[in-house]
Amino acid sequence: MPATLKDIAQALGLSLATVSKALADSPEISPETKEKVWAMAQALHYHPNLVARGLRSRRSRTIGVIVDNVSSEFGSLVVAGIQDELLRCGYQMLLISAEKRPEQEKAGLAMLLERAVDGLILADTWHHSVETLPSEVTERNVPVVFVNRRVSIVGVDFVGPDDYYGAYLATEHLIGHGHRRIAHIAGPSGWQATDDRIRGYQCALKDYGLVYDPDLIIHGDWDLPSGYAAAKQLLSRDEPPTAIFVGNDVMAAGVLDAARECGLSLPHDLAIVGYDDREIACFLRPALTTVELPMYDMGLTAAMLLIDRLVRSRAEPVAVAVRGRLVYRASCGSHSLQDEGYAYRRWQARGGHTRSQKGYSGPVPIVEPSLNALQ
Amino acid sequence: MPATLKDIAQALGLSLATVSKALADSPEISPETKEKVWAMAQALHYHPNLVARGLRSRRSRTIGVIVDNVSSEFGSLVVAGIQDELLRCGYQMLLISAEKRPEQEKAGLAMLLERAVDGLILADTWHHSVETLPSEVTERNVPVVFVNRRVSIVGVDFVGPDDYYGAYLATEHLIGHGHRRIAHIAGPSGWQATDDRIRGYQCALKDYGLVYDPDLIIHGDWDLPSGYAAAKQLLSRDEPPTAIFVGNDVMAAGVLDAARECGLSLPHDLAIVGYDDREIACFLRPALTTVELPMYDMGLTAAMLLIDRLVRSRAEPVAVAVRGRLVYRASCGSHSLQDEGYAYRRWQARGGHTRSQKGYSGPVPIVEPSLNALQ
DNA sequence: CTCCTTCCCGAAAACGTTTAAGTAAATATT
DNA sequence: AATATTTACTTAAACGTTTTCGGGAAGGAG
Repeated sequence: MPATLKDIAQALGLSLATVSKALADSPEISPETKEKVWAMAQALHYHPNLVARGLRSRRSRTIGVIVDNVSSEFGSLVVAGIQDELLRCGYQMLLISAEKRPEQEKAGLAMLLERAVDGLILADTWHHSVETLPSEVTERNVPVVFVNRRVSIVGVDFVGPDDYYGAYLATEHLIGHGHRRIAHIAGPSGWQATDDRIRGYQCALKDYGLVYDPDLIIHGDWDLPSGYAAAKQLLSRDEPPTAIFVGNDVMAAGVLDAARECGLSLPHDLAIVGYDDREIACFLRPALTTVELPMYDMGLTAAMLLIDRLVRSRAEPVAVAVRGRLVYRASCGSHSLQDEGYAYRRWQARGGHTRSQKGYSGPVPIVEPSLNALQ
Repeated sequence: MPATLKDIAQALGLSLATVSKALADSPEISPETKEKVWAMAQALHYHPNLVARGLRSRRSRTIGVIVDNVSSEFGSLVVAGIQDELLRCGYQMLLISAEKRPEQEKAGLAMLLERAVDGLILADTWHHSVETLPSEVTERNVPVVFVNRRVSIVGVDFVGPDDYYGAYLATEHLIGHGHRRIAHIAGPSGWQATDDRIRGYQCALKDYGLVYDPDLIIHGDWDLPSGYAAAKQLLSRDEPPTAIFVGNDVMAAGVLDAARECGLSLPHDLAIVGYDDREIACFLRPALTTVELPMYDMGLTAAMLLIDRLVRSRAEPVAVAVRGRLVYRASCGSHSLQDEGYAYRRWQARGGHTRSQKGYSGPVPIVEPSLNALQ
């Protein structure tokens, strides 16, 4: 049985309240008494019981996190970002992986509330009801931050990627390499990411005076075979593109398969830029130039927003778009090929995925963050 | 403010104790009263305050998990396995990612204990003191399970992979394809995994009557360039191997680079088996036949062992070795190449990584689990 | 009619903490 | 010198449960 306040109080002949206040460094306790209490706490290896403290103070300093899938590259990175920021601020994380099951999502939410979490981060989830939060969470008024899934619930914060910006970067990069006929293999329609990336692509074309040919956009389903099929179709045309901006890295892998099958030499005959900066991008040959989807930073930002609400009790909701950078590898031709085998080592050296604390400095309400920044 | 037991009691004119016992379905409450209490609890949206319950009952039904790195493929899979089993048993998970920082590991452990976790799972971590657990955890006697990092602490459970078995599987598979000269690119010496995989490789050679040539083992450092260099060396010999069992998938990617550079046609000129079944194995060309490192199952098993201790208060420690299976892809030649682009889709279809509840049925003390099973 | 069970239920303590309110002595103010 | 304020501490209530103990009522046995 670990030491409690009572043990310290008895050992020193003081009252419980005095010890409690001394440990909290309250001004109404004399310096000498504080010293004695601190010394005794040290001697008895006292550690506060956060359960009891949470019961009394009604603040548990734990945050509930529901993520769609911890074991995915995206989910785990969001979690890593959240945890780093929470730990820095003395909070801890109760984690639930919903595994795309709405009922587990709902049950998990209830369990987190029963554990009296101070706040909630819902990452890439919340499939069952987009319109409303359960009454339990609203009436307890625990703050909520949504990550990567825009919802139309009033009063909650949102953190998402700036896909518009990222797609602009990718397309601009291809244009800068002299390409004039650039195709885009997009995600399935109906996705925010698909739309934003198409818009960024179109905007870059326009800004550099290239004509936008709707036939150069083909929709895939984010999966490898769809990228393969789309590339096959593009490359079999009379006037095939010289470059393809692919909506994600997995489809880009399919594009590489198709290009290889067509006997094309990459990146000379065809330049490719992916999206996401998945780990696989370093292992494809040629290694894939791609736009980073800043999942770690998004998690970090979500935690910052939540703690901002908790400690500064900010009221007005904000929406933040986090930007990823373009990661240069061999699939665009700008890099020398000789050291591309070392791409993974470099990827790891910079901490695997980004660990920089960029993209967010204080909560600023942004409605359409990418537009004003780009134009 | 959410409803409490007192609210229910007042609404029904009952005492607090009666309501508490009714909700716990205690036999000393009449069925009629129980019905009324349950109905009222439903009506008032009552949810128990687990913080208060934890304070009183001294059991929080939360498990502390410290993992080396959540954002790695391994770490996130362990976490997923742990969370699935914990959730099934009504437990929740406080997660800390130590990021290879011993001080964060130590601080995190202290924080978890302050939160009165019922048990601890230490996955791939515990770098600072292998010999002893801190006195706080022993004197509170919270059970501990170590995952993937064997420690010489008495009385704690251990879950690890059966690398000996996996390496045997891989080598046996190459032998079955007719290869007689099989090299092994091992991990750095000093690793348990390196030794076990070498021993499995040697054992398979012996069982099938092949001579073991020490020159055919080259040590790498788990990283891509080291696999590349090792393969270059092996392939430049007078009598190069016709197959290589590579100690992990990342080095195997380097082997593929080297083979491509030597103008070899895979898998005809050189067959390759990797280890880990990382996601990248599906994206390499040819897609990599590899042995699964069952991280998800290891996490699942760790949680099972912990809960077994908690609810059945098992005393004697056990060590469990979990086996992964051999995943057949193209790099060994047994598969038709035409559909290898769909490997990722199949990989996802079976749930990404393994989600089967295999490898463990009740805690059985195993000292050297692979030996007796294989022989 | 009394005694003893059995069945339900209530009173109260306990878990470890925080905090509002109270108190006695010391010091400052008029 | 009387009063007001400050200082440093204590008492006690509260947070929402669980659980031990006790007690009243009903019913059966003697």
